[in-house]
Amino acid sequence: MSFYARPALTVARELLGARLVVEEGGWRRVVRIVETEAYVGEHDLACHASKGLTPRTEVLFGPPGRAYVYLIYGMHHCFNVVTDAEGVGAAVLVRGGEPLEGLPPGVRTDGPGRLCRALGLSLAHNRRELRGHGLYLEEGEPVSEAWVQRGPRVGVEYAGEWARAPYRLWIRDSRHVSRPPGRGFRERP
DNA sequence: TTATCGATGGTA
DNA sequence: ACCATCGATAAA
Repeated sequence: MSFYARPALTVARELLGARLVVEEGGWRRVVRIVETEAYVGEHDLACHASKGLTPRTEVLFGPPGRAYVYLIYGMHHCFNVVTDAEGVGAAVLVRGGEPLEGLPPGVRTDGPGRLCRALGLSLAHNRRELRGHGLYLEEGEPVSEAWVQRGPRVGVEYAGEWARAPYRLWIRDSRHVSRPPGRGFRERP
């Protein structure tokens, strides 16, 4: 069983601290993942797979370990890792990373759109296998449970009960965690 | 510092 | 007609 062929929430937890590597035409960019969200299956109304099998969602139901990249609000890309068994429409959205290599000083990598832009990820990467052909993940220092914080996923208010599930995970005190809109939410002291 | 608003295009 | 968003601008 591969790393990815497990429930999305498990993978979302273990991706914290992992390194995401993108290589293309001579450059190499690496971030340490600090924020993820699990989209756990067809029954999860916040998950795109809940729309059923369509050209867009097909990759979610396919083999684990592939990229699911989509365009949102007409201008931003979101990068996901397809998880769980083939036939299960589940994925993990990567929402923030700490720049480690190949990124200009000061570039922001908090938020799924900014992260994709910084790494050069686009629809061209959709459905790609995360296996070293310019796009892959590497193990990092494990992140202990004491450093993991959880909360509701961002921007899925339409999903009823599922909007409140604590499927957003992030590393406490990281400066590269995105901040959701709305009041009272403090995650950087 | 927080709040509001509009850009922009794939998807169904 | 929706959106798993961001950056500019305004208010304070």
